[in-house]
Amino acid sequence: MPKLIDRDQRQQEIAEAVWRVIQRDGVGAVSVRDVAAEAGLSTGSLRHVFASKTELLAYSMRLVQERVLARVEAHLAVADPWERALAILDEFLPLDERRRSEMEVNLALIAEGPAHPMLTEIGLDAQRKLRTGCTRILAGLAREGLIASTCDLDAEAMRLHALIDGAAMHVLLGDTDTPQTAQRMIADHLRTLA
Amino acid sequence: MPKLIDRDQRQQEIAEAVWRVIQRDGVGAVSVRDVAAEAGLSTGSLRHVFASKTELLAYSMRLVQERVLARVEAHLAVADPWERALAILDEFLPLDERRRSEMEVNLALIAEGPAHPMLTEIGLDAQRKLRTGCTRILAGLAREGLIASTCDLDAEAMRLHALIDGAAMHVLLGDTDTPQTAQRMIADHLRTLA
DNA sequence: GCTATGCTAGCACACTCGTGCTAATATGGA
DNA sequence: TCCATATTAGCACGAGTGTGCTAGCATAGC
Repeated sequence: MPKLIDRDQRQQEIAEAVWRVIQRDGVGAVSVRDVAAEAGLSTGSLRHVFASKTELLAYSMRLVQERVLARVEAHLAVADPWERALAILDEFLPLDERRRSEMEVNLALIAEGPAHPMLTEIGLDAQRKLRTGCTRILAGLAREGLIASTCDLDAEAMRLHALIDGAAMHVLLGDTDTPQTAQRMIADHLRTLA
Repeated sequence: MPKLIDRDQRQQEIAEAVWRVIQRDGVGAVSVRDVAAEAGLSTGSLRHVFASKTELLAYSMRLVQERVLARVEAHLAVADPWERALAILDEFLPLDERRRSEMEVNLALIAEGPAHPMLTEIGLDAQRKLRTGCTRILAGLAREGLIASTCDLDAEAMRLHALIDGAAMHVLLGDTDTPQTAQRMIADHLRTLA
């Protein structure tokens, strides 16, 4: 047998090259050639791992979500329910460079949906997961008596979900909101549910 | 003098062709050739009106915002303050096909920002206007005593703004929320400020 | 050492892109 | 009527696209 590469690691390296290209030049500038060059490979080698551009983009988008999910699961160990809730929600705000780039990539790839329908599917999956995540967070807080148990959990999850994504988008795009004000807004919002 | 066209009308017709292409094939598929064909023109004629693709996209984005702004201003005549507030906010939710397509176009063009920096500028301008709009709406309601006058207007405007854009995005992308549930959520949110 | 094979490099093809440019057309004013 | 010119049509160019394909390389197992 000839040389064997670590396929998973290679895929992740290429996906990270995709992220860099998206951040630097925008998703419209992502080409197989550029991504290969960014990853230090030839297009032939890249295509040995990702047969098509759609596969490449789909994997890149899924990897973002996997990384976020891993960090969220790490926060499940936080003891204090209130701190735990805020720590999890913070993973969906662009509070540092890593989270910011993850969100830029995610938004850019969602916008590319019409050209690669699989991306829409992946984005939708993430959207549904975040919604049920919001529901669970609120249910947990209600169980601990930290928010009013009378409120409509589904409606409040929808509101929290819209608030998170809207705030994240405004921080990404604009100059009016900062990561800190968004973070404070989310915390204040939860407090109003008490 | 030879034949004179109505430049404004021609520009609007072309911009509407851009919208249709974006809706049908995504913003990545927008090419000068396709837009010209969609508008029933040759590329030469189109370039007589829009010298570059950037100009074409910028005008198309601005026209969306102008149309929305015109409808918002029409709602200023609504007598009842509460009804007026809801009517204005409804213009930023994809409640019908027209508003839905306007928002799809707006979101798609924002995502194209890195390739055409002017689009980012235009999107930012709209974002700032909507923010001050939210502030004014809340100030108006507070003046009428319809919401608590104790609340921090700027913070509440930020929250309302995030809520609107987040809800709109979720309706556009997903299958979990409908235009109606988003509309109800916004109204319920305002009621909690009372 | 030899060979089978996973891997790499990169050319080729058919296409599309934005834009510069020219020639033809048609019409309002003199 | 005739001309100046706004408008139209569309070709041409160079660049860039995704993907198919082949030839070579380097190495693990025998």
